[in-house]
Amino acid sequence: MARKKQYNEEEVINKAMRLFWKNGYEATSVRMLEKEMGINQFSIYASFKNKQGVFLESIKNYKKEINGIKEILRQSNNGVTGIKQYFYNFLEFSKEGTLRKGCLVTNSVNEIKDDADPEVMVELKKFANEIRTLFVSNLKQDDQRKEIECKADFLMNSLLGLSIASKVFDKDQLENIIEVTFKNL
Amino acid sequence: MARKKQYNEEEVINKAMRLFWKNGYEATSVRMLEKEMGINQFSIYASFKNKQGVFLESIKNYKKEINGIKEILRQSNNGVTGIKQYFYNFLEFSKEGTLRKGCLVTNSVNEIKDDADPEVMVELKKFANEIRTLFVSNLKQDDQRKEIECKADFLMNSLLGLSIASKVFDKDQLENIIEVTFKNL
DNA sequence: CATATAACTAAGCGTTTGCTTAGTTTTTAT
DNA sequence: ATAAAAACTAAGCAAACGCTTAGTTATATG
Repeated sequence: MARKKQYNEEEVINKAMRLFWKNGYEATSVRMLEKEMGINQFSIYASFKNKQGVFLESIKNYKKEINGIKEILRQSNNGVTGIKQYFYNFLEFSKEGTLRKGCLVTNSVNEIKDDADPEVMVELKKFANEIRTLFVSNLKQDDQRKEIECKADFLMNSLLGLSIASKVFDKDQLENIIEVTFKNL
Repeated sequence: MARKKQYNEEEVINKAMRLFWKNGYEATSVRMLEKEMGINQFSIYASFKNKQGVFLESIKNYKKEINGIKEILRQSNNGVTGIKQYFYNFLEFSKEGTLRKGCLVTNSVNEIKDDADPEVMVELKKFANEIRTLFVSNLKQDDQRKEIECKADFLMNSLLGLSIASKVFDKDQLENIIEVTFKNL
């Protein structure tokens, strides 16, 4: 009864996601999205309601992309070693050629203000919690004491730091950071 | 021969700095600066050339503010303990009431893109380096081995993480993070 | 007191922002 | 074939952006 969409929503969202990842939310304009996604503004708003909607779907898409290394962590049963591997995997994951873009979720948490779409905030916090839960679960493989929660917070902090550090420090420094982080854990 | 400025440049820059600290660079408009600084746009441009100029001076002003706790670190001679104290001091410093704003410099590094004013970039990197140097100097008080540089990078990473974590985690978690960070250092 | 000059006010410049709307094209069901 | 509906194009909306300019007010010096 009607015309077919001439684009695949997941495909164009993936392109939007990469743009948000590189530039942040505010610095990515709808005109830039239009160009990168290869569709007209009308189609953007028809498919995703507004810019926040594109961003929300971008975060969901990011989660799908990072799910690969997350799954490796989930299936690991070697405790802290598995977490350490996740750190290295994240560094690789966050690279685009020589450019390091950090973590889209972390970057967004850092940028977003109080007036942000609550749906976006929920999605961001949910992601951070999922990673933390995996940390706790892996830590339990080595250690039964209650300081596990502290260690999980410590590791989350290291990972947040790494997201920024990876934009500024060089490869050797980043590896040193990971090594020292896990030396006495 | 001419009229006197009716505002103190350092005073109005301090107000601008607090706005940038809270909102980030992009999300702070010149109209907002105008209102917060209490002076007309003309005066802003006359005194600081452009928005980047206001930002540059804001960073310098931030450095002056943080110099208090930086000086405590410089004058400490108790090695890692002094660094740990700096972490706690930073948390207190970055608080405005109940709101935690992170570190203006870290936030900016995270936000700024490649097209940023090089003068600003220089100022940001210089600050990070100064802190790192103090870390190295304090680490030497405990430890003469060459792994000091690794530890300094590790501590910088923890501090970067803390800048973001302080916006998301609660007080107990933040203290746990600091304690675990320094437990085996 | 007069004048030169810097500091002020307020209006507005051109551009970009997120988003909408009017009109056209394509597709499917009758 | 025709009509209905969704997907498209392109133009344009009001508001906000960084920044400038024309005109007025205040003040230190001759």
